[in-house]
Amino acid sequence: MKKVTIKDVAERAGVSTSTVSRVLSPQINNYMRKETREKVLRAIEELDYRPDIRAQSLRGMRTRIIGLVMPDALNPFYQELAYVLEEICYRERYGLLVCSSKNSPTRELTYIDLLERQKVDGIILSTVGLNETKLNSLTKRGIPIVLVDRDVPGADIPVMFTNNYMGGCQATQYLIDLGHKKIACITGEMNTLSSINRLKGYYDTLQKNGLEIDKKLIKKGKLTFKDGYRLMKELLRKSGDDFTAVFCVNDIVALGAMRAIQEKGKNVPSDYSVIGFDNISLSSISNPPLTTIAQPIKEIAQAAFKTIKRAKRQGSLKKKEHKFWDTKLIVRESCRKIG
Amino acid sequence: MKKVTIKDVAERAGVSTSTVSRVLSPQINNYMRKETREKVLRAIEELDYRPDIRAQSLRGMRTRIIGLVMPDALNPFYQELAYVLEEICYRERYGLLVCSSKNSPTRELTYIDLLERQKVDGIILSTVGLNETKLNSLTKRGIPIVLVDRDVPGADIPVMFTNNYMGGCQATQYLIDLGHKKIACITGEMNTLSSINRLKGYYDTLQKNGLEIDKKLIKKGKLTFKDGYRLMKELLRKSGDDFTAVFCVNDIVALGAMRAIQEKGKNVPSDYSVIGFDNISLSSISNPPLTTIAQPIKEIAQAAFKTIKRAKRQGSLKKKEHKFWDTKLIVRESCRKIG
DNA sequence: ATGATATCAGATAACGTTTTCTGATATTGT
DNA sequence: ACAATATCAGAAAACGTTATCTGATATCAT
Repeated sequence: MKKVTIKDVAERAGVSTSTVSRVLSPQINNYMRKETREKVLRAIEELDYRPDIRAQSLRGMRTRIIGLVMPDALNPFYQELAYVLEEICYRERYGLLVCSSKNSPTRELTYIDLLERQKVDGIILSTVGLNETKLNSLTKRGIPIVLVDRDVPGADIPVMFTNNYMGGCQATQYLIDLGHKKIACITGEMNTLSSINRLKGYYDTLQKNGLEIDKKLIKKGKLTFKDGYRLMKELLRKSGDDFTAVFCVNDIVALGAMRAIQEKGKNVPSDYSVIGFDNISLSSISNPPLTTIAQPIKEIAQAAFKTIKRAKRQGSLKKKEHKFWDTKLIVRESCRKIG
Repeated sequence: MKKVTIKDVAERAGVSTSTVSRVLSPQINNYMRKETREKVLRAIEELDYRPDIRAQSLRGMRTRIIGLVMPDALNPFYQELAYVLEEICYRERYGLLVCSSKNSPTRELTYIDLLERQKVDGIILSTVGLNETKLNSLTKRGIPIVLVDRDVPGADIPVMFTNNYMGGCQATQYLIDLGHKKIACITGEMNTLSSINRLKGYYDTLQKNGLEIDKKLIKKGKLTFKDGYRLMKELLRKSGDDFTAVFCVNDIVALGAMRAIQEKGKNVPSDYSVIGFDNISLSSISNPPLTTIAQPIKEIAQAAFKTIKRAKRQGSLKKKEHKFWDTKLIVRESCRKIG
């Protein structure tokens, strides 16, 4: 009924609260009679006592909470990021506070403010609206922040993310190796470095292979199923048989594109090859299963978590810890050899 | 660099910490000279002070965190539950700690333990392994728990969930109204009340309409895309033309079933009508868009949140607060009229 | 002018922990 | 036998807040 505190335990065991506390953190000071320890443990057991993490953290320890701030909780890629992160947190008995900024900078800031006031042990952030100045002033305030997925050049903050350029190259090269000469591309507005770099990989790889870049084959829109569908339809209408493959800058867009192709009565992959990016779980159950570029989500999440823990231990975080992670081609059934 | 506390503000404003605290919670005691308040506000502004929620909550207030414990973070239904809940929390400046038990009772308990120790203001739980005894002993410990989606009869805890029986009836009746006489059903193992009640709705509605129940047309498996696919294949193999419609007990299963039908070279809805349950966002972009039964996720989330807030305010929660919410038929393109 | 009341704001005690300081025993070395 | 050291455990301060208690002024009614 009533909360049981360390005092109750102390009383029951006939010792002071200090002693109980010592039993709870044996790694610090182990000068203790076996007898005493057992008395205390018995009392803890009997009362079913669990230390209050708030109170513990107030006296200088960690809150065992980390915050994840992401642009869009409905985007499968971030859902999977949240999922693997939660798994990591669970293993270490941390809680994960998930916050989606919904692509709103204001909302992002509000959330970061909340996380700060909650004194979370760290924030894993895929930012939509923060520039280097803001970010730097945030880190000064003491809470470790790690950037994932989206880079902010010039910020004095660890960043861990996918080598998007490499992924763009891989996808394009794969299509070229299959014999495709005319390769379209559906990409996002050029407001994130991810999109920019994936597109750059596409450009450079075409050029490296002596293929010309046809601006008409490049469509830009939002990174949604709807826009993938819409833009693919445009491509099909305008440039009809002019291309044989599409590189979609993410999987949902690719799924939308496939739908458009199929609605036209055409087939994937016999008429058009489609390749995506992200390897979201949906892509393995699509029809046909989508060939795509996998991001190393687990590795990124792991690294981010570790960085935060280390920063918390050491009281400060290494500013310049930029980590790139290799992408990986996942071959399924949405691309085929031609020519 | 250093954390700024209420002391710093007090010092800067030339007042005591009590006064600063009073400025922060004006609703409690507003005896204060305008001049003083402004001095304090200025100091707060200048130092960019934000109260530590841990410390606040320690002195008897709320932590402004609520926990969500769900069976499966990869299931779109729970993803959407988490999503709407996060939105509600955001508006009220709460944080949401998301925990997926992964259908493991042990993991569920570990998470609940963590949430308790974090002294969250409440737990919203879709339980996988707790019986009434366990649940009742948990509530005794002081943290408000609200059950959603899955009922545990006999537990002294508020429960808010969907009228699954009604949904099962709606879906079946809709198919019957379209002229279908032989209606198959793909459902889960009978280990959750949701599945049981949806199936019961199916049974009763068939009977009410004078249609016979054919056990061979009822398939049970896991509630996954894969199993929907597998079970539909079985149905198609064994009972070929014996049925014209399928009621799938959730949307992912329905998507799997549609895939199986299409792979057989058959068409949805001309050859087979398919209806799902949940109205996950995926169902609107499937091919064809899936007709389904919508659960009132928003209403459930709202009600759960409110119940927790009220319980926190009043210091205890009304035990017997069972709320059913009506389902709603969402007509899309996966069912057609016959006969 | 005097007492009663309203208005303001500081001192202090909590909240539940950990940690430092300190003192009391027990063990060891000479 | 005595000092030096190792082992144990309590008292008290601290973490950052809020709330209660209290005292000081200012305002009002008589």
